[in-house]
Amino acid sequence: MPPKGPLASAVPHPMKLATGCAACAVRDMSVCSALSAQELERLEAITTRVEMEPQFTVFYEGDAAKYLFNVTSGVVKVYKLLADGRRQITGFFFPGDFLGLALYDHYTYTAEAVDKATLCRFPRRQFEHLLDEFPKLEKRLLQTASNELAAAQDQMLLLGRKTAQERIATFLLSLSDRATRRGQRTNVLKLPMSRSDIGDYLGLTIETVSRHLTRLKKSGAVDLPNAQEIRILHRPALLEFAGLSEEDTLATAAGF
Amino acid sequence: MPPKGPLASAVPHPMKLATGCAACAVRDMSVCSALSAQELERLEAITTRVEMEPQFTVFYEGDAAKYLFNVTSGVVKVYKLLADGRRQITGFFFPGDFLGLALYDHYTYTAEAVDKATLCRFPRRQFEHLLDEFPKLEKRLLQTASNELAAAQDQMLLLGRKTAQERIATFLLSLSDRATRRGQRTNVLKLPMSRSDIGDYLGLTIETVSRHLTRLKKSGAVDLPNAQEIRILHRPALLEFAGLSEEDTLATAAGF
DNA sequence: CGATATCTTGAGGAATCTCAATACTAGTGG
DNA sequence: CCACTAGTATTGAGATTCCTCAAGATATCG
Repeated sequence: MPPKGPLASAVPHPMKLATGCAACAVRDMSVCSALSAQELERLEAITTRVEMEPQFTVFYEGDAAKYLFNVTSGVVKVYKLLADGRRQITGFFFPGDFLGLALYDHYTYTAEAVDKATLCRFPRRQFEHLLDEFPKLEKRLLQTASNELAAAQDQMLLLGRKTAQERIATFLLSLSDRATRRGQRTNVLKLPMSRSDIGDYLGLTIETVSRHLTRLKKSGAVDLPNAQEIRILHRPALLEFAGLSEEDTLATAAGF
Repeated sequence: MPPKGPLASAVPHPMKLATGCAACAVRDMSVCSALSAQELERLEAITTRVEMEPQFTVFYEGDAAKYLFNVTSGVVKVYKLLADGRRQITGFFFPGDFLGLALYDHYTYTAEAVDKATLCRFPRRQFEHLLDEFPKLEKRLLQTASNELAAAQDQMLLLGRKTAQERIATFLLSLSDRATRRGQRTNVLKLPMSRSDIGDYLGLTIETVSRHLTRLKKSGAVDLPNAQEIRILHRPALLEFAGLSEEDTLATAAGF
């Protein structure tokens, strides 16, 4: 739960884009999909690819927001801290996800790599100029903000009104759905984040997370071959634990 | 906590705009401020003013999102329900606030008037055409979405990691700050919403809300002349209960 | 002024948290 | 190759906060 701040440089190992946007695997899922090949070159011209080691900080809450990012590989977590160290993770960002909303002069949260991650880094000023130039990009960003807002509202419902068991089942299902959307297999989940991360995302302690995962395992709904892997054995049961119906998750998966 | 759905027509008492946008009291605080007088006429042409009685529903989660709104008077609450009736209020919308984000084909939450409220109603399709036509308006909407997103993240921190006492003190301070931003006196707060609404916003029961309000009163930080009015007697004490410093609230008040 | 809603207060219970011990995993060096 | 260490996860026991259920007080409205 405490910050345990890795004293990382905010943006380590910057290097010029090796492989171009045209060959980008997550292009279709990212804001970049709003641009034509020609327009994309303009974006590429202001892009730096950065690699982050696990637990390195991308930026700190309160820092001047000089850059915006797109995650291309790995997972990034985003959190806010209270003065005494209590932490709330407000989101996990997967390949294709845009990182840097809300658009303010200073970051309103800290972003940290969960595992080894790669990001496309855009200077904010120049990115905003491109927004003026390419209305399609701005529209796409508004859509992205809409998606994040809807996800935030779902998370408020979870944090304010769901039981621990429901929160954990909901979390696993949402990971599964996001994997599906990225075209990955949906029943074998990799959990790159620690129990502590999961707890801080769901508003629970690590012990409660662990206990309820064990319960899910004992019920037969999932299997836990190791701490970082979850196999969904019986999705209907998991939906039941989450207090959801299949339509609920399909709705979320579609994004509206 | 249960829906207790008032079987109201979704949009009662529509009537053509009586007084124009030019004379609108909340214009400067709303998305409309992005438009010139001339442009504003275009918006006005697609606007209908609607009046809502207390507890009437503006729209339901799942409904086709035909309209977007701007609150011009009163307060509107927005919530999501679980299958068994548990409710999470994700926001209160005050005069000047834009209602209808995130932009989807169907509303992702229900909106309901807390007290007598007036709204400007825009047909969504036509409003989106104006977004294309007036990039300034779209930019302003992105800014609005950013503000909502940042507020949502603050609320996740509150719901996931703050104690009941901190939640309630934080809530009162945020009401106070919003009143300040609307140019109202900041120490005498009108609470148009019920204890049940407050509980469902803060992830608590009405009893817990009541008990902790009483505690705040006994501590001398606030006075409660009646259930719908709060006087902040000692702001530093209230900040202490909220676990915040003055900078925290100023930052929120400024919006970044 | 009575009827109904809402709010407050009280007592007991339940879910989650805290603190502590044990188990597991991965990496290190002998 | 195997102990050793450090970090992480699991399991257990007890404490605490908040919730549930119930009664009483207050406010609202016809």
